[in-house]
Amino acid sequence: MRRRGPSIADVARLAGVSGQTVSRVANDRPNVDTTTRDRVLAAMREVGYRPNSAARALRNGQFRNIGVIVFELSSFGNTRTFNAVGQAATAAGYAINLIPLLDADQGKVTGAFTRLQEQAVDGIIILIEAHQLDEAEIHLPEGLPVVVVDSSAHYDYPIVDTDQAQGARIATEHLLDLGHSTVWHLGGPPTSFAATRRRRSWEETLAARGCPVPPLLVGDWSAASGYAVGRQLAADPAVTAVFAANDEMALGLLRALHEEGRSVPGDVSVVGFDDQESAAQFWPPLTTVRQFFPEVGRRAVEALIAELGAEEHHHRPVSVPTELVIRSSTAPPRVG
Amino acid sequence: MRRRGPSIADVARLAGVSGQTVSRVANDRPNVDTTTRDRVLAAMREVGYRPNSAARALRNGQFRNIGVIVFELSSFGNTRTFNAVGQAATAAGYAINLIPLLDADQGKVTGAFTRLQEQAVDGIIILIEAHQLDEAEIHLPEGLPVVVVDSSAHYDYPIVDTDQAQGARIATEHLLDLGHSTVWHLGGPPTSFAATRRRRSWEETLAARGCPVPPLLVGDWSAASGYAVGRQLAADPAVTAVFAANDEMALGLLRALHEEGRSVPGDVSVVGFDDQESAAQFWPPLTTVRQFFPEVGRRAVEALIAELGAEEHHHRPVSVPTELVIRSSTAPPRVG
DNA sequence: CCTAGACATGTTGACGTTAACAAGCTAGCG
DNA sequence: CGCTAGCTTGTTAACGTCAACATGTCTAGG
Repeated sequence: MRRRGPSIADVARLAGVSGQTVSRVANDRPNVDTTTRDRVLAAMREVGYRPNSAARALRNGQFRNIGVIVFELSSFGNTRTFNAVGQAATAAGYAINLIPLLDADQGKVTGAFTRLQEQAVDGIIILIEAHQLDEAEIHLPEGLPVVVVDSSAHYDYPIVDTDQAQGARIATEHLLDLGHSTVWHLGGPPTSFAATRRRRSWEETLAARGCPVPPLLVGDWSAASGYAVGRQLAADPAVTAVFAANDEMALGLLRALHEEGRSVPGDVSVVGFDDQESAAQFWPPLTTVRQFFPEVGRRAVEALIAELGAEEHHHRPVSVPTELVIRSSTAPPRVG
Repeated sequence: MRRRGPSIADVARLAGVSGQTVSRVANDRPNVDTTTRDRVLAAMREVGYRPNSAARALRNGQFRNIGVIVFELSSFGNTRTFNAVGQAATAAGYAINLIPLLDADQGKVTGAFTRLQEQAVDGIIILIEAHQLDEAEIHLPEGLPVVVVDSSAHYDYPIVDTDQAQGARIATEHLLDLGHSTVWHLGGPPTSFAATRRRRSWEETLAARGCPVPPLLVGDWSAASGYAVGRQLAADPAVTAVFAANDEMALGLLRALHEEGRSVPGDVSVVGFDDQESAAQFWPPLTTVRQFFPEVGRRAVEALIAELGAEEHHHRPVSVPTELVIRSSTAPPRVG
């Protein structure tokens, strides 16, 4: 069994001062004599004092703790955002509490649910598609500040997200500008708002340019699904330009095209979305839409802390723009 | 400012019972009359009661909280392990506290340090190369149970890790068994114990088979570094088999070989390490060593909880074996 | 020499929860 | 009818910290 660690009282006894003085030293307050401070510091070191954050949280009514709800950390975007949130929170003096939603077979709800039912966090950042919360039958406690990192506009929480629409637009326009007569789209799962946003923006961009809108192709974000769809696409010589909704699917697509002997970008141009580190090392190096995850994470934490501090808010959605990174997987269509 | 939520006292007042009875209901204790229980439950619902975990932690001297120290979540392995630890901890009723080590320019030490200086976690799982803790000048508080997920044997904490040596051995042997006269190695950074383990095992395996040991090639885990090294390798016709210390570097290596017109696996066979999801979609699909991250995470949490419970331990390192996944990037060498 | 004010230090109580103990009630049994 | 056993419910105190207030000490200025 764990024994309790030394408390303020132990330090106070050793240093021959009151607990309050120890508290003042621990919190770096002024109004403590230098000699006393040194004595207390020495005593702290001797007994190995560490403030008990539970007592602090109880006293202050704040946990300095942000809960992050996430389905799983497998996907690139989630991971990057989570990491960024962690960095930003730490820099702001908050700790991160991971609230993973377990798989159905492990009792989907329980984990996050029990955790949320307790007061242990000051606020929550939701990194999953918000509507999945409903499916999982998770009710967020009222009065707990929440920020959603997802472009769903259906929730009246503050929202921070990459500008999906702008990203899909510049990807599509890049291909059209190269001279392709239209652009095919390998979309993400329809349950994802990000995927839906990208798809809709792709459609709108084509429509605005007066280009025909080819049938939508659907994957599930995985490279394997990109490959599966790619096998079909590769057989169709009419396809000269594809915009994949993420880099992973683009990777599978590239493989399928290689297998079918279709050259990239000679026969087919491919654009991805994310700009994951390795996209520059795909074969050929992938032209893609770069997301600025650290910025998204930073803004999300910022928004939550703002929410924590004040009484009333008119929260305006924060949209972080993307940037097109042109590499070697796109080129003008072969003539004729 | 955040107002404090309703407490046991509020519920008790509304239900017309004592606080203790509310506590009993909240903790699902027996010895509460059904009628009373229902009344309390109703009152809880009405006021929106959520137990205050800080008060609980203070009372019980336990946080049900595991701190995870991690450098950054960018690398595939770290992420997967972190995710697995999160799932396992949640299943065991523990929450995860992320303790990111910030970059040098943000004040490397501070974040994790202050967090660790507070009692807020019952134990710690270290996901970084343990020796980096020294570099960051982080001192783990004494008496705090620690589990290290890293094969460094230099620390007397319980250790859980993938069996790096076995993984590197089966990778090397696979290539030799195909008939290659020797195997080149694209290693990870020398600061990494995992990289060192893999390298040493590669050397030993070659030596055991009486094969010459080619000069070591060094990358930094990134696909870009794999590409850089690959450019040199590709120029050397003597190279017919390469074992890369992770899949990312293998990806860069593949690109370099494609660029030089060396066919894979015709001219050069390549094996990776990790089996990240997309490895099956590389071009060509990558033969690689699969790590079982969920298992590693599960065992790490298990080890930590054991550590938490008992007084004294003789901790034996836990080694999780790997598995070779044969795909299309390896073949016998061209004859002649 | 006296007093106001600045500063150092101490005392008290409350944050919300629950273990330990105490008290009250009912049922069963000789 | 009296006594005990078993159950429900209540009271008290303590976990560690720190704001608020109280007290004590020293210095400067009239």
